[in-house]
Amino acid sequence: MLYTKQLPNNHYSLKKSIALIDCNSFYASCERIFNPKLMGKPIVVLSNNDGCIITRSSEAKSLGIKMGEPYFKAKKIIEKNKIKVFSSNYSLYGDISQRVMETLVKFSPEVEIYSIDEAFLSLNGFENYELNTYCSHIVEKIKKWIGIPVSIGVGSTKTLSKIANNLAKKNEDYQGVCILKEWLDVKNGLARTPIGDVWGIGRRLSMFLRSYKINNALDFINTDKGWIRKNMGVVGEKIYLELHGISCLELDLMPTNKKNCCVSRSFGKSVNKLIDLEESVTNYSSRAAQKIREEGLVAHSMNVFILTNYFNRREKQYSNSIKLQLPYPTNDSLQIVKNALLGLKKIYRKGYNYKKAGVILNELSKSSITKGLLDYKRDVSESIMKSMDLINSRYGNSTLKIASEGVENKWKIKREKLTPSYTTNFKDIIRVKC
DNA sequence: TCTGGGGTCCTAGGACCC
DNA sequence: TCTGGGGTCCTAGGACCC
Repeated sequence: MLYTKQLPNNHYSLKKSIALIDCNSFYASCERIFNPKLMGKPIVVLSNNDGCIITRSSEAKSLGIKMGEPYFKAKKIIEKNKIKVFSSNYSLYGDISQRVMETLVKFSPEVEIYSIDEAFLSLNGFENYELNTYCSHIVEKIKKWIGIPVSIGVGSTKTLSKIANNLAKKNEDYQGVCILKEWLDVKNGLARTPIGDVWGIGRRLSMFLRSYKINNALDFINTDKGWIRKNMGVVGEKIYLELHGISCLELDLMPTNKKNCCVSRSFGKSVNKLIDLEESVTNYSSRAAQKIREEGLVAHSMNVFILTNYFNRREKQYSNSIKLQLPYPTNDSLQIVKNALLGLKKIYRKGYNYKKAGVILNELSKSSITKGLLDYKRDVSESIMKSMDLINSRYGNSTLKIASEGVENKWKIKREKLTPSYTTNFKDIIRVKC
């Protein structure tokens, strides 16, 4: 047994209060808002191509549906238990997410939007007994105003608030709010948290730690810090300190610019012709260009990649990617598509069935307006892109697209169980009503 | 038959320089 | 002929997250 010197409890700083608000089974809850009959019923939401299960309502969880399981493998249990199945509808979820985040700002000026369904809030200045009341109030209001159930965990560091949130979710006694601020509560909470549930400790690290009999978060903080540093690097050390109440991860209130932007998809069915790959790569790269334009960024370089279906052992496999330096930093769809297609031609090999392709825009930076004499062309491209974005936002995406995207699109993803985008797409609503 | 997508951070190792 | 070692930068790949 390796071991172990415990840090003195008194350096556990209980002063700060960080709350983690996490929407319960977010995608499933979004589907329920517009179909109240689904309340209390088991639901799952599928990934692109209706491939894997990426959200389960609590009812579906208790029926034994696993996270990330391929849909076709779970089909039997799903049919047997009449579980409702939905294709993912990101425009709906994105819109609901925005409403939740806008609401959270009313409760604290310091909000870090961490993901589509999670946010950290700074709740400093509250006495411990007030925290519970205030958090319950937030839970109630989000449910009432938006229709989304949330859980809240509070701790003095981000990692502890994650632990608290997990406990709030798993144990109904908490009624959605768990505060871990007293050292005794923290210790209890850590003892009840399996090591693999600690934020930052994934499959590999938890296997490694369990092999040393470090089975829960309390075992972890009672382990020698030097050993953790040696075996888990700075990442492990940060987790260790955070669990001791020493903050290493500050609230990120000013979101920094993205460093890269990736658009990639698996195809509905595999394709082997260059022309089909060209269509999909055109589509993905113009979407990526559009995404960075929305954020006022330009890319300096990009990657294109293609791969065959590695699950299919009987077919020969091939994958490759290529890095392309763009002639100048740009977010112009035409430029980016042109380079992507050049790259694709170089890595394409005949005779394979391709399952997925993608592009990554790299070295993103703010598009600065430094114009010289040679920039006339860039001005023109900028105004074309502006018009294109305007038309597409007004009349729906892909109203205007680049010719090499094609129209037939054999590779298009499968979404057979899609609900309408109630909040964002007017055309869909009309279609439903008719 | 059917197995997601978009990110971040860290590290090891290679290339290169002096 | 003998054939060093430290620093920096870059990249690919691993691990993790939601």
